[in-house]
Amino acid sequence: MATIKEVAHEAGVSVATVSRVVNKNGYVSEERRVRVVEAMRHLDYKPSAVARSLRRQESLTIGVLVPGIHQPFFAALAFVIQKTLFASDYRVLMCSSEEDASKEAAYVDMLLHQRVDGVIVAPTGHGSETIHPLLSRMPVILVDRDLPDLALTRVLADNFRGGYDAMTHLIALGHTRIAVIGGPPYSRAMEQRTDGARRACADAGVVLDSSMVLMSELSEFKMGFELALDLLRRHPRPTAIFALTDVVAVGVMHASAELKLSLPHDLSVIGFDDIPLASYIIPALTTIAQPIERMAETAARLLLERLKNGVNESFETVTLDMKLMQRASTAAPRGS
Amino acid sequence: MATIKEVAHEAGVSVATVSRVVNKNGYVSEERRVRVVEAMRHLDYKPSAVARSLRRQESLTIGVLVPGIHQPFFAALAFVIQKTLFASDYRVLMCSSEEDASKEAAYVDMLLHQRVDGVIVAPTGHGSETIHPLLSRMPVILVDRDLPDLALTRVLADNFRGGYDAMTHLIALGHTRIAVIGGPPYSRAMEQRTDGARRACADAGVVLDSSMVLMSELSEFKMGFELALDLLRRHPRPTAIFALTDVVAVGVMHASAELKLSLPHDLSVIGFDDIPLASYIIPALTTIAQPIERMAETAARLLLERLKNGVNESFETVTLDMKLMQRASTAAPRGS
DNA sequence: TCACTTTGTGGCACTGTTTTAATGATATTT
DNA sequence: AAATATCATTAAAACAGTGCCACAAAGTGA
Repeated sequence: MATIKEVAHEAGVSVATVSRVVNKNGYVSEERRVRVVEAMRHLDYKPSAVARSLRRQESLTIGVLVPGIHQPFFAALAFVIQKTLFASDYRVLMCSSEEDASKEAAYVDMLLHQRVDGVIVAPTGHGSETIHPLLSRMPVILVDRDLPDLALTRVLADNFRGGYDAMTHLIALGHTRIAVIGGPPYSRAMEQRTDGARRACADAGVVLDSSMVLMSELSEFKMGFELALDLLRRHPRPTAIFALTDVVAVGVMHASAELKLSLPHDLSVIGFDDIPLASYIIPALTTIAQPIERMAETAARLLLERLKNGVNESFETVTLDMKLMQRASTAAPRGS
Repeated sequence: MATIKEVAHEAGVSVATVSRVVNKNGYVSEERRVRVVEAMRHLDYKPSAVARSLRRQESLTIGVLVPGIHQPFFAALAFVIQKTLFASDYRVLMCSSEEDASKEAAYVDMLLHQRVDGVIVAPTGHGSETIHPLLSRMPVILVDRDLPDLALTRVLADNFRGGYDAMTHLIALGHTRIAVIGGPPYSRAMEQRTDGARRACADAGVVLDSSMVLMSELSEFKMGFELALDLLRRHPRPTAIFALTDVVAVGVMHASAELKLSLPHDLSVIGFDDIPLASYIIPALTTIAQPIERMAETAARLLLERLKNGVNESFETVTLDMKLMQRASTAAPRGS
């Protein structure tokens, strides 16, 4: 591939002049500028981002580290982040740790080697040591899952409130035998949703038996299916299930179909996230909508600000609101 | 961040020796090796991938360009590619063109600037000019959607056969008023599935009216929903719909629920891809399974081979088989 | 002992770009 | 006319590594 030197030679100028033309800074006469542009076109010159990164000591690359890119929530989040950063001329190295702390650590190490300019991380939640090496070297924005012991800027959803609202919705419909399932358990987001649900029960005087709160290692269809099957075979069975993610909720719906239960009359299901599928599955899933786009854009914007203004010592926490999306998967329990 | 020079100074050796230790090549006495390793640990040294890339003239980065990363099929494909390449020490720059040829071209340009070592591309299908600039400069592997006019290595699924099998399945159940919907129309994969379906009809003596073949610009829930609504309001309405992707099939299922049709008795639906959701949605979706993992791994492996052996002029085409997954969304038409 | 190989180490050129300092030319002010 | 800006350009020094070459010491075989 053509280098700046070849372009300079072709145009009969110095490399410095070509550099100035490429970067549109400094002084260069119109006549030479045209000659250079012509030479670049002729040689099909593309400036090397790697040489530029080395010289400028910035890679215009940022790392995005999520616990599972095939989870619709993180897929959507990561995609919007990528899109927002790309619009500001940043590349993204996408890393999915698969809920595995050692993979997370391996990706952090890789990002350090790559000399990324910053990182947006939704951590697994297995402790904060894995992402610690990043903090002293570059701006880091935390999203979705909190790690309370870290000093950095966060963008979080109000998970406690979301959990509270979900449970309150079920209670208001008349449910009293309610189960909560989801995971992974070390996710602070899941924990807060569960805490919110517990508080809602306490406030309403409803008993939330601890045998009705089940956590799975992953948030997948299969987990929701298996946990729900277990719950729905009990006597008496719960009349409502709060699934901590929409994906788990879909698994629950599958389990209830397997047992020939009809939704929402035999069982109410409420999810969490509001992924696109939620409004297309049948019955349409009542869920707590996370502001995924706003979370992603906010995280990207905060990172860009830090990159522009240099590392600032004042950290902030942005907390975004959730919204109940009432659809067809929840109703009053049969016989009430 | 510490440089190799600082490490060399700390260990009291030359940078060449440090380099040899880092890359485990050349001769280094055990005594010095230990001193160097100790200095690296002490200074928390991470070799700069960017400096190394510049000097070695290879970035260990490869571009993955898909038409839509939020489509479950491409998400799964891209993820397995990334995973496979990461295991061979390659980083991935993930690019989603959103079915937009100009974005595709912009990403290609970006990948050229980044000096990626190779690209795996599932093109939009809007002509081959956009990816043409890559061909002369690096190995490129094409997946999923063919561009027949290009000389390169391809990994394709047997879409014609898949379409043929899907339609044959519906015909064997006794359906004669069958519709085909999906998209985007410029995707050669979709075209081939449709052609396969047409051939199956011809072979079986079933008439596939062209008014029953509807293409949408995107493959999303919404498109399936809207097209199906249109079809199902006709008189007489089709008794079966072949959705060219599972995502579209979910939209079809939503539309049939909207019209209070019961699946599979009032309407049979068959999809294509076999995304994880297909077996969890209710009724479980009969579909043509694409070997997503094998496609991804094959593409990654072929690229790695080309990177290792230098650019070979002999291109190959790998075609993978599909498999009918018979589930609960298809049955004989009512009254037959 | 000589010729040759193996082992161990440092020096330096090189990768493609940006940027600083230096220099010259031209225009503007004293 | 001299001093001073302003404009235009180039040479050269980074940036952080790699890898070739030279050289030295030590080992090997005849």
